[in-house]
Amino acid sequence: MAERRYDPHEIEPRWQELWARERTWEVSNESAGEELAELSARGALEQKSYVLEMLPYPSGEPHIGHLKTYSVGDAIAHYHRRMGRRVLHPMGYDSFGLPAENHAIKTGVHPRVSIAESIESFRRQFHSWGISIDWSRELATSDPSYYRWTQWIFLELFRAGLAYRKEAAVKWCPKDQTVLANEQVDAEGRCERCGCIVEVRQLEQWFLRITDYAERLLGDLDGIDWPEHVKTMQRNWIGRSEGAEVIFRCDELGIDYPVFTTRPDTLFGATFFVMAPEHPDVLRLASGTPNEQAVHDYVNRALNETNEERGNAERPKTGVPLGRTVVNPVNGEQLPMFVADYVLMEYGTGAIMAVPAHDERDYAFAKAFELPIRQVIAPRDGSEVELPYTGDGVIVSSHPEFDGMDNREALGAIVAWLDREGKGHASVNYKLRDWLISRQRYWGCPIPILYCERCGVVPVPAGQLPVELPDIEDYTPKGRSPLAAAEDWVNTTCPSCGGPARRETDTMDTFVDSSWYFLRYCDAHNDHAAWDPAALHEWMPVDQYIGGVEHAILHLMYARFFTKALADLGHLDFQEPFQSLFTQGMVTKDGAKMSKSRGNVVPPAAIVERVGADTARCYILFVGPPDQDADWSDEGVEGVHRFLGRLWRLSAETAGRAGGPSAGLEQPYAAGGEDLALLRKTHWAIDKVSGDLRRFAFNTAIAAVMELLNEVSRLRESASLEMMRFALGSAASLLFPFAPHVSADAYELLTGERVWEQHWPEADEALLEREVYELVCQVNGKVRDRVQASSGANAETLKELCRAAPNVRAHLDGRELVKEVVVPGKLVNLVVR
RNA sequence: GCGGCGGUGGCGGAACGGUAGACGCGGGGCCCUCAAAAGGCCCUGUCCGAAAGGGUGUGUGGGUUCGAAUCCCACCCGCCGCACCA
Repeated sequence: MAERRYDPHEIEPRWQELWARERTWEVSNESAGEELAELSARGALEQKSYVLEMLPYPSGEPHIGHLKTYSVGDAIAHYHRRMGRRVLHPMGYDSFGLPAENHAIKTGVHPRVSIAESIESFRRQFHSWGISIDWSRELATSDPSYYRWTQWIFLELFRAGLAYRKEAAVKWCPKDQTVLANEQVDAEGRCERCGCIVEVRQLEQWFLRITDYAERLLGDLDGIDWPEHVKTMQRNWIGRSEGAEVIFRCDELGIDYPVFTTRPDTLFGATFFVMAPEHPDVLRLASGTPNEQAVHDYVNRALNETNEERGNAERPKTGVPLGRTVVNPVNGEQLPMFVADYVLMEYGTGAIMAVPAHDERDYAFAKAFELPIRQVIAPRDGSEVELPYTGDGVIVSSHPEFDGMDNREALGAIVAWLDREGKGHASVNYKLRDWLISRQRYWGCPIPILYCERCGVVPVPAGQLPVELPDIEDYTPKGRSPLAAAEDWVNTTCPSCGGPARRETDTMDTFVDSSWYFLRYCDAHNDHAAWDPAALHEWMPVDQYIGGVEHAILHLMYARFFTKALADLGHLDFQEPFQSLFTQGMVTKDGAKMSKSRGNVVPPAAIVERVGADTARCYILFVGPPDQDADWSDEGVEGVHRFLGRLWRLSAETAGRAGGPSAGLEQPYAAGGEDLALLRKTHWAIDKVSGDLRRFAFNTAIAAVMELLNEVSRLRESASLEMMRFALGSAASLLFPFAPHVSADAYELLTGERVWEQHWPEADEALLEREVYELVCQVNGKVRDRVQASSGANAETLKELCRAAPNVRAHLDGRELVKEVVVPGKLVNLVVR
């Protein structure tokens, strides 16, 4: 017969059309209905699996990172399906947000229009990659049918007191003209998005009370199967510290100033007191003192500084005395007060007790201002130490009651004393801040709140949702939301008194939209509620979540917070949204991140065009462990393409020789020889790929199928046709999660059946064992020979075999045998002197 | 500074404490062909050797072990978080 060539451009669309036509990857919620009880009674209820990749932000076209994420997720989804589980594998778009809005400002094209185009492009490409998505549940966060429920959730949080409004110093991006969350400002004080230096402004803002959940967000990390480094990042971000709140009183003004400290054991070493420039009392304290003007100037300067300047711990300490004192509650000493920018308003109470002998920053400040330094902790061995000394030891020069005590014990004792005296108490502090969700932007979910002159802040009644985003002419931000210009929309009537009211014109941070989308997929078309609890009960939590590490903190923290808050409000019956998390590495080109400016972008569409989706997907998984960064190589792609071509050609050829497909894939009997060798190799591959899939080692899984194919190729002349068919069919079956089209095609050519309808193959333990194997013979740990040994041989026999091996004898010659180590099935090591 | 991850051929990467370098790329040789493309077969860490074989080899230096890329200690380098958090 004529030789046929592997043609992905013919094969791939053919299967994609079939899957689309038959809606192969759709799953219903039926088992949540009456059937459930019946099925479960019969024990016939299939186990569910919710496999989810982070939803894409639809901007332009998908990039290679998307290809990697969905290749990983699809492999897992397919594997779970073929292990007999009902798999939910949906897709949606995170379609609100700045890129579309900035594009609109530049081109005048409405974000709704440009987003629709991008979504279409993403959808088309996902189809062309053959990702097994349940398209019936597709959603976009900017669709009113979705954000209606984002608003509903906001109102639920509002009712529960978890959404609140307050004036706050906020990070403001002068270029994007919007408020940013703390998390969106980098260490240098630059806007995460545009890179310009962020300013500070005072504005009334909406916050979500995520800090109420700090303890649970921290504690519940222990129960979920996430990469350790992601958990660590979350723990650091929450930043829990145990210590005490201690009250320092300013007698002159009669005001108590609590401070948070992790080291109440050093209280007797406090020699001064420092407040953050943002502290609301700083100006009042200085007023009427000779330092009033100096304090005023210092505060002004500090507030105008960028985080970049202020955040630098290296620079010399600056500050100004306030001209007042506070009382140290443990010894009644008057401590001078200062304002200094090394104290942060956003942590603790915005004021600190300074213990220069035992804190590096306080030490630097004391040195710069020639303040007293009093050592109150000394090393246990009585040795002299250089100050500041931040280690543990014994209490000295403090109080007879505590002197000589271990400082860690004294810590508790001092807190207990403070508590008794009403001057302090044990306390826990977190770095985590409440989540600022207000954005002075157009393209976001409107906050469903009205301001009425008579009734004040009024939530929009649920029946009036969604508060739809009106069309406007000018998206340019001018320090307030562009929505403020839509007068017809802004001015409305108060639902409670009927009087005039104005709408909130800020929109929500897009992280709000993506904090609950995984819930909506479970019941994507529900018009009466955000979801039917039965649907969530059926699918949640997500069994396997997949995405980039860049979301390790924000998105994952927010989604966990939403889940817990909604559970507390009685809407969910689970505490964690993502049971298991996999974070995939970046795809680089020539070792560098792909970017337009570098000109090293490899668009997936171009690769698919050249070699097909199967090759692209397979290569990206083959190039290295998927959790690590991988460098794209055009030559490497060719290697995978050749491999897929070989699989297909050998399958077509074998099917041709057999006169067409036979029904199914029966394992033929192999008496011995090449047939048995090929059968064993096949079972080895089944075993290897199954194990590798469970541990996300897709690179070695694909390598194993390559090995199997190499073996098929080597034995093609000598093995029986039936064994060839079995080996190739198994190879196609094992490769299906990574390269679905060519695998489905090869499988059909060989068997006439649909590979995705077949249960995942199982390795036969008996065939994994070998009758004979190559025994490695070592002398003093060095390999000197290899001999054939039978699997049943006992230790004595193995030792004898080893001693008899020709090259071993040469190395044994005339030397004393001290020890013999036998590792059955592997090696014998003879130790000689 | 703190926390995490990593360092293996020319390259990407494999290796439950047990044959280091699977698989792929690149390179070399050969077959098929009038020629090419496509495909197929063989070799490929390094040094000595015609070969058999031997030495050497997983960032550096020690240690544990019959045996270490793997475990322990110290150090060097790289990447990623966090960072004046009291």
